[in-house]
Amino acid sequence: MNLFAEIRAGIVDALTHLADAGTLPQGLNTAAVSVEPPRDAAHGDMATNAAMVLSKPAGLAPRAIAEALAAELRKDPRIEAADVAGPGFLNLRLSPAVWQGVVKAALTEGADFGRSTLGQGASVNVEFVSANPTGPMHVGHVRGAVVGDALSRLLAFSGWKVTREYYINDGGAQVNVLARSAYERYREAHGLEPEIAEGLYPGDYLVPVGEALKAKYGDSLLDKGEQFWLDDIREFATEMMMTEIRGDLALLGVQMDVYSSEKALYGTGKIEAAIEALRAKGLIYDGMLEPPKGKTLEDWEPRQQTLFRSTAHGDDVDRPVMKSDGSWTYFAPDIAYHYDKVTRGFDALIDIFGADHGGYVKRMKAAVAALSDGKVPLDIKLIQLVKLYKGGEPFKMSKRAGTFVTLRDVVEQAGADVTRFMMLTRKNDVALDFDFDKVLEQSKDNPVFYVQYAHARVCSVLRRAAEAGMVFSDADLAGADLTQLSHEAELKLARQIGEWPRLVEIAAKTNEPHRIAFYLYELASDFHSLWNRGNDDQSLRFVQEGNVATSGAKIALARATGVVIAAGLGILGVKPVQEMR
RNA sequence: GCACCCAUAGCUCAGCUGGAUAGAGCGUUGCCCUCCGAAGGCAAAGGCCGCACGUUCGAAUCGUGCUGGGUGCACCA
Repeated sequence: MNLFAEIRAGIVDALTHLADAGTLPQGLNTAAVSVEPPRDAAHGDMATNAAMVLSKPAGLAPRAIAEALAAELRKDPRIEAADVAGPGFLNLRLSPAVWQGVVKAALTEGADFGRSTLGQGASVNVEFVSANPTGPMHVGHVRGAVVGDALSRLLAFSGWKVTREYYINDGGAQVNVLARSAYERYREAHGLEPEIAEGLYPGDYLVPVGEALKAKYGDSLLDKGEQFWLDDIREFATEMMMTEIRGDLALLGVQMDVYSSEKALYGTGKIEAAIEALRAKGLIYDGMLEPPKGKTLEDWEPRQQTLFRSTAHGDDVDRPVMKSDGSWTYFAPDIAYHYDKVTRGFDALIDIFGADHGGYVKRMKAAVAALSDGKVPLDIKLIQLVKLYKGGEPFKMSKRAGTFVTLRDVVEQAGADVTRFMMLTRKNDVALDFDFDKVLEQSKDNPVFYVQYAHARVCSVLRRAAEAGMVFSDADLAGADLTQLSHEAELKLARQIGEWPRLVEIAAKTNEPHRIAFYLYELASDFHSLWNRGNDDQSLRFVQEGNVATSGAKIALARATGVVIAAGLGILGVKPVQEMR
């Protein structure tokens, strides 16, 4: 249930009544009417702009509409007060019974509270991580993995049918480099000095690959030319790297539904088919590109290439799909891959890319727009860098030595839950600082701790009640006499709970899971605030010794908070804790 | 030179896809708590929302043009 949507429906009804009564003209378009929490809580619980947006089409002064609407709305038992303010705002104060109903709804719906049908069962494909299969995942991949996974959970919670997908870049030159690097480690496994030439991957994560190659091939590949082993070793090493990557993802709690291979597109005619599909639309031609201006290219020479007319769909220049030697550019299999996603019938596509792929967005969107005739929207989220710190100091890593901070390092030091939450405390297109010491700090300025602490306190309330001889199930609490929740501080928390379904919808509409993390911090803050007031005012404590009825109502509020925190953390992929340790 | 992203309190950042007097945490200042439901609490100060036009009843939010920072810019993936 989304309270805001329900009240909005009531307002639209009231407007219809006014039109029937002749106060308003018939057939007004109410699409622009919104119901939102006012910025200042003193104005009431909800505010609507109905009078202002309808003023012009109705040909009436906003305040006149607002007055009439207010009178109509006061007949609604849910609405305790309706006041016109400012240029024509209509401020609504809802009856406590409404907020008490929110608490009850949270308890009866449990983990499903806030679940919406926004997606209407449409299918969406979320492609994320897609790290090159040339080594273990490092910090740079963590944020994309977490955002992609949380977004997937958010959309699933909002009524979408979600497929999580990983695109394996196993078709390009970098996997040949991987093969050559692995070959040196294979020689090393035989006691030979590895020759890690410039441009090869120096990381010692390939040592086990060399060992495994020795176990499989013995010494049969030693002193053989590349043509004898390149394909086999590439296959073998890529497979091992993907196994490693899957393990890394599992550490973070990320589970993919589909792994798609770039290599598998070659030789199947899929790339050709995708390009032909574009050609049929007149979007493929042979031509030459202008050199980029303002950037001096020493070795620029005009080349005849096969180009995709991406400018027809909003790109700045047309893009090559084929090199001058007749082989495909990276873009070509990528087009084929997205074509594949479109033909698999997804209603929407989402790509999570690193920020360094910013220049790639327009051409990819152009390709999908062209291939789907504009029917399948593609949203691309660029994930900005994570800067590592330790105790306030930048955390250095040496690329030269081939040592870098891996995903495994991060998860082992900070834990998967903390890592996930922290990665969602910024919107995706802003850089994020991650301090290994700070994220483990137990204080208010650590949002993970603060939210978990609130959940633990809720659990503690239930434990204490049990010690006092009061054992409540969620059903008991939902059936409690919630009219006892009448104190302003309690209703404030209930209001925040009531915002949860709306917040979920906004986050899902904008594909922004970080909003969940911010909401949880606010909810935790309101809960802690109420808890603290119990220090001064005994009547605000959740457990009222010897008074089962009152305790039941107050504990219902606490438990409802816990339900929402657990649901929110669930979307972030974080496990709520029962107690702090 | 072009494209994309960012610019909000001293610092780190939210800000509901156009709403009212722009919020939070940290820091600062003052008060409270010192076997308590306090790994703290309450409150205050602190803002030309980078700049300038424009659209609108109404702009931090949308548009245009600037300024400053980041990223990417022909056969690299």
